[in-house]
Amino acid sequence: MTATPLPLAQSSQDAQGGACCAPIARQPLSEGDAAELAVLLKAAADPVRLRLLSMIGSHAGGEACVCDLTDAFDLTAPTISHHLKVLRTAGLIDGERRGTWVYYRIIPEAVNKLGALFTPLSEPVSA
Amino acid sequence: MTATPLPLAQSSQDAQGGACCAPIARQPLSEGDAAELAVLLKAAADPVRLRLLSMIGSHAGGEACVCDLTDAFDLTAPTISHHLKVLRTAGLIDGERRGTWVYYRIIPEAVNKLGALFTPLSEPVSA
DNA sequence: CTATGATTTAGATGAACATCGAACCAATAG
DNA sequence: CTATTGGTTCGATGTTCATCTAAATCATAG
Repeated sequence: MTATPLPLAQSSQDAQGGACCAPIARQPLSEGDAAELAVLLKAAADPVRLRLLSMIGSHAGGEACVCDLTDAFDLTAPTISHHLKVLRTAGLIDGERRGTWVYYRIIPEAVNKLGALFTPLSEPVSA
Repeated sequence: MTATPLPLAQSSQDAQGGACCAPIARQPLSEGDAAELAVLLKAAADPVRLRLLSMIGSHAGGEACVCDLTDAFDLTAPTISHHLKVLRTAGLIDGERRGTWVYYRIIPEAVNKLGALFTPLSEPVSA
């Protein structure tokens, strides 16, 4: 970050819950949007976190207890907890303690942002 | 990589050009699929590379010359070249030299894999 | 041959990251 | 209150990464 003094860089038609930006092949991403999306992607770009994400998202009721997640990996509990925190900090999941256990669920809006980003244009700009 | 000797881990219904896996909330990702997708995501999870990707994909004709890309960043040529190589190695873009200049274009199949991964289920599993 | 566009290599540096063990907090069960 | 079990936080460690400078390489055009 060399303190680039760009004046505009409006964050597309973001409404804090919708798709942040146009599909990647529609128009160049602004510097700000790219930074914002990179945070989301960096959180998802790990094999363990990807599996955690899909285990949580595909679990019955849309949520999963940490106790269900830990056993599927050859990692210590602190490491799993760390990965969950990365996902939570990025805004991809949300956690809630209910009694003894902590349950996590996916935040669909965040996943939608990524889905919309990589959605190909239906019309391939001729050729 | 501690040489995990997993025996099965079949790569879903991948056909080397289609969507690798089911959406993230449909079923748990296999260890192999997660690793494969993490490579793709890690390549995309950088502000500079995201912008490169969208600049290439949204450029007229579906391809962009490196000379068009370099000026948009405050980075040296080797650094841009490095980022392009990361994207190319991951299979997200493909480059071709025509005369003096090198042109890059997006590989749609790779982008589609990510799009399909983050596509939400149409039916939100009740609630 | 020379100049331009682009990639590569090598080395260096500072930041970010994945992982672990140990300590710590929260809630339930005796 | 005192275990015990479930999770998180806290350092520490070794690795990966982005970026630069500098130089070398390669391809093409003139």
